Amino acid sequence: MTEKAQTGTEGTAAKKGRSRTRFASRDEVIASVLPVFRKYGLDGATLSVLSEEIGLQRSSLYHHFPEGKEQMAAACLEQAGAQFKAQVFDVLASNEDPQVRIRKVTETLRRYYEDGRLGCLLAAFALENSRARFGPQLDRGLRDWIAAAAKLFRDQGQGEGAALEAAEEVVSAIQGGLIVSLCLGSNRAFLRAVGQLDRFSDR
Amino acid sequence: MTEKAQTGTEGTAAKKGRSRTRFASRDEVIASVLPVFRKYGLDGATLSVLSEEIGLQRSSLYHHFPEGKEQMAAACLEQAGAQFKAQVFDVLASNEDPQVRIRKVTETLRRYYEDGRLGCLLAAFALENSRARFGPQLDRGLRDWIAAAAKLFRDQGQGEGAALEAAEEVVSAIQGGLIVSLCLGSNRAFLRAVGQLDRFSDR
DNA sequence: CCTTTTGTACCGAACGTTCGGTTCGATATC
DNA sequence: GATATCGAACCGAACGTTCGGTACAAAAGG
Repeated sequence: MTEKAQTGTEGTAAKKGRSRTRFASRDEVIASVLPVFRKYGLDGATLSVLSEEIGLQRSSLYHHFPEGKEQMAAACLEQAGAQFKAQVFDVLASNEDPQVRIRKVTETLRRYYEDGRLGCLLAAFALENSRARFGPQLDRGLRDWIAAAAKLFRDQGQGEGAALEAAEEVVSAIQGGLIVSLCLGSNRAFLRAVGQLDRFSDR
Repeated sequence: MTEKAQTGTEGTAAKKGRSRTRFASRDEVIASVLPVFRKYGLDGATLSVLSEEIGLQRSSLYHHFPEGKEQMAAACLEQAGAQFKAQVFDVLASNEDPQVRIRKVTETLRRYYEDGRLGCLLAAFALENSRARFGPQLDRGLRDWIAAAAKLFRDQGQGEGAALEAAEEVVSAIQGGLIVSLCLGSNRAFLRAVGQLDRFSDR
């Protein structure tokens, strides 16, 4: 007996304040799908969950992603990667004043991770099933991030080795801070981790 | 009720051998199930995966966990919690020489996380579906860990606030180091994070 | 000594449900 | 009149779960 009490159809739409009934571009759909994967992981983000969270029927999802769930996940990885490249990696490795880079990136990260309330796609996809499919992309994204941070630290006078080490450390700290903040329901760990970007400033 | 004797982690059952494993005790089964949850997460660790990984039929799992998968996950959280309490938290907060505590815990963590090749149950369960079910247990485990590390740092002369901050930082670092090490396939980030336990030694 | 019983770990085949995926006509919006 | 979305139906596979039955050791009974 399948009793589906589907009385309120607008209950799902009220998610982020935007009661959008129609997606203008494919990128907008991806942007809606991305946080669902970040929140539930690849296995937890079933088509039903995706459908409910972004307020679109399964059939409509296949209008945007004809190849199904794996294409959705791949598109999210791609978009998140492009977003990070433009707003994080390229900024960290730019020629601006290091303090300005740090300020910009800090702000970007706080916004992207919603002050530690929403996890990282890389971490959500670090589990076996998703790493088996997207391992290379995860590796690539993480390496780019670390390399960009290393450039920043080098520009602040650190040696090659120390800069790379500090870069890997700060990226790790952010990942760990996110997990701790998520589990504890406090943004403290996450904010402190992001603050480690500023470790070499003359305070 | 089942009183947890918890006399160490002896006899970790054959894992990869695909042998006719006959489990002697319930704890042995849990010890075999635990790494599967750590590797695949709650959603990824399907009954089929669990069955294959530990070499036991799905139905046989129900002999040990009549209440099903949720009971398996709960038992793993409980056993991992007890294991950490005995081998990590209680050691960190003991009255031994801090350097000895650090050495012992470092060794335990390296063994438990298999030098960064096997993730943390807390992190694997940080995704929405599992946090919805086991949020309080995750919160508890993380808080106990941080509190124990804070005790160590206080015993090393740090003030109350600084010790707590450093404790949250080192636990975050380990969690993040695990993710980075898993994704990059290198134990470097994990080992460096564990090394942060030794941050206040007078070298 | 041999048989029978009992207890426990485990198996294999199902059960009903949900999964990811597909199709299509109707409806709404630009 | 495109394009986007809906709603409903459908599929085979995988899901978590149940249950009758098997293998084998220790205990009980003759």
